[in-house]
Amino acid sequence: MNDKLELDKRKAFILATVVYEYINTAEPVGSVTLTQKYNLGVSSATIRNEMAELEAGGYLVQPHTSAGRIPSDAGYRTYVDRLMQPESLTKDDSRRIRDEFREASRELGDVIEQTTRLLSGLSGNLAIAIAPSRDSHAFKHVQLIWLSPRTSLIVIVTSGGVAAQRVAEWSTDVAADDLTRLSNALNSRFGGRVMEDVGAPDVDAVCAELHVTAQIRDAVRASFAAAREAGEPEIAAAGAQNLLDQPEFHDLRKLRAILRIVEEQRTLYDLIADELAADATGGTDPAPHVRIGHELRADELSECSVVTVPYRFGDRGVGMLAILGPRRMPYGRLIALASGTARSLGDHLNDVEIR
Amino acid sequence: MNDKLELDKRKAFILATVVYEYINTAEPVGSVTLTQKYNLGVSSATIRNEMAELEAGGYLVQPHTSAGRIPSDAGYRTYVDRLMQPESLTKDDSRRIRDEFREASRELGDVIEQTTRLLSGLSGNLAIAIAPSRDSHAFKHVQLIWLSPRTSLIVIVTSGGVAAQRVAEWSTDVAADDLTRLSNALNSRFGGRVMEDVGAPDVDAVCAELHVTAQIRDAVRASFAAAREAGEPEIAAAGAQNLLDQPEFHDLRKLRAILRIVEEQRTLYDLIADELAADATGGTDPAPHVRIGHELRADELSECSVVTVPYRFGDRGVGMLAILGPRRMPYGRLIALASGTARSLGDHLNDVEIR
DNA sequence: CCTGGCACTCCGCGGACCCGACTGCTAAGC
DNA sequence: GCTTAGCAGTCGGGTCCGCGGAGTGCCAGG
Repeated sequence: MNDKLELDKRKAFILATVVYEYINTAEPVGSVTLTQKYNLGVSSATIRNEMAELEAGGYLVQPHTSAGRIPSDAGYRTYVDRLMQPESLTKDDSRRIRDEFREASRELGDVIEQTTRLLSGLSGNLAIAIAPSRDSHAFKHVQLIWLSPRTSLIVIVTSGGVAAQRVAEWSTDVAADDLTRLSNALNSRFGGRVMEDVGAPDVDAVCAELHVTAQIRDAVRASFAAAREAGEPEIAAAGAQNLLDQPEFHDLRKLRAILRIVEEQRTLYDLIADELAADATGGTDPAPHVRIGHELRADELSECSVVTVPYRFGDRGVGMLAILGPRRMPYGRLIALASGTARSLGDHLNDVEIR
Repeated sequence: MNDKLELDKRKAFILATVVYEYINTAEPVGSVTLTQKYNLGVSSATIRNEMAELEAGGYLVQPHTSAGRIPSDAGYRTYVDRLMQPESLTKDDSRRIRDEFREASRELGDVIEQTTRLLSGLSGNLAIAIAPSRDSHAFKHVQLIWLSPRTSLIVIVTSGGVAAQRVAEWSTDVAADDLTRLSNALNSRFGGRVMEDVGAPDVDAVCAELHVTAQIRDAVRASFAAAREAGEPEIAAAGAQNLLDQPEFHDLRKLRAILRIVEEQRTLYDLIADELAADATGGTDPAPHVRIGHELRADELSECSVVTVPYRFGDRGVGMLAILGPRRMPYGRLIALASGTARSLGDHLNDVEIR
């Protein structure tokens, strides 16, 4: 593979057209097709020569001798990075997105799920969403509630909503007043902090001052840990059945691999998490990102591409939206869809955020 | 179809054997196979005659002339109802179930989800679980928590855990004391009731006594409504990729139909809900129930069967576990698995229930 | 009532075949 | 030197055919 092949204008156009045709038809595209459907001003023989060079350069491959060409990973990559013209949302799509979020739930898990359904419906592919990870939320309130002499409810509220709630059982009777006092102390101490800054030592300090039992201290500590830790990152996926329409998934083994990935949330999360980390740390504007075929570093997904977009929650972009589909996906449209949905999702979450 | 055909002993044995063979091999079974694999004491010609009569009686069908027989819906039905010998859990299975629940979550949604994963893994089919509907829970506690002068958190706890929590915003300042007084009044009034018996009028009465604002009254009323209503019944499904192993789902159209059903929770719920109603009202012991092929009243599922088992939560059996797979499923094993899992699930939920 | 035998049916599979869609190459033209 | 027409070659996919195997239904005889 000659990776220093410069693309002159005509080669670029041919490559772009091959990708475009293949995305639309799912058939390898040949030189004659190109001359017939596009006005190139040269004969098919010339195109053949050009295509042969593009293949030598690693941009195109032949599924077998005497077939047309299809794009390689590198071909798609150049298409996405340099040849494709960016699209914007159609009126219709943006209206549907707007309508959907207008009556969206206020509960994070539900919103995430609803968003994947929307995005899979619009994109005709598999949509995935990761909820903003909890640990960047601001502490709002903690309350120990007396239920019975030996049971209490511990609730922790953050800017993202109720982050932890658990029923605790005590081996000795506890007075409601003591619980209230502890709640007040914790609240005045932690008010205004972000959750990362509320650690076990802080909890211990407050508990020591008020001389609460070790049992209560441990329960409170555990509740804060639960509220703090990302725990199971909320993740949702929808639209697997869309993939059945794509000819590349008529092969049962590939299909099974995909389904397994979708059901194993862990794998699904890993697939997108690195992007998340990259975007969370980098100070750059959250932008759509495309990974193609082997760039995904998973054999089962070597014929897939993923479009990811972080979405902003407050002024920290920590959630992630993704579309998974065949490499042969309409990148322009999907990028626009994912970006638009991410923006609306972020706006919606900010609207329902606890102030 | 002669539906009054009585099955003599030999016909019964032949039918049972055909079903059994077909379940194991997925191949139409012929007369010679039967005589070879099972010691029948008669020749294949006799079997042929018997099978012809079983076909006339509607128990067997031929996929095409000159092929072996496969069971019809009625054939499976008689097998399940009268011919099959009930199985019990293997040591291995019950151990795995026990282990799974030992470290199961305490959160209802998570438990449900984990259970479907377990059951789909054990059964090699698609597993579905519906959480006990909320409205049979007992009221435990309500608390209005002061967050800021104009925002409060309302939490309602039932025997099933935190049933509703919402952040409310007020247009005028609210004192923490007022919230506490209201909480106390509501708690003393509603203590001991089941959630169905806590209606909007009850809330209104308490609010009127304490002269709280209409805004607060409405918010509390809405919270109770949210806690009371089944809302979106919690439902989970897992193991769709297991179905790919079954030859009957190699047909893409059937596969798509199934996947659509799994992703549309509404359909999935309807599929099982009638069983739930039947079992909740009837005072009989919760028992596994099998529906076969067209009994499911859904064309897409005409080649599927579903095993459903209600599970007890407290002394009301209102949740539901289900296994969906091809009609050609090992009924005995799956019934045992579903029952065993349902029992463990019920026990687990009772253990973590708030007392 | 059972059984061995026989003719028949139908599916699935492999092989042969052809057609169509490409390509690569070459030689000639601008 | 780039472009082009023409041509030979290659390969995949569809179709047709023929065959073997599995299984049935029926009949005649025990």
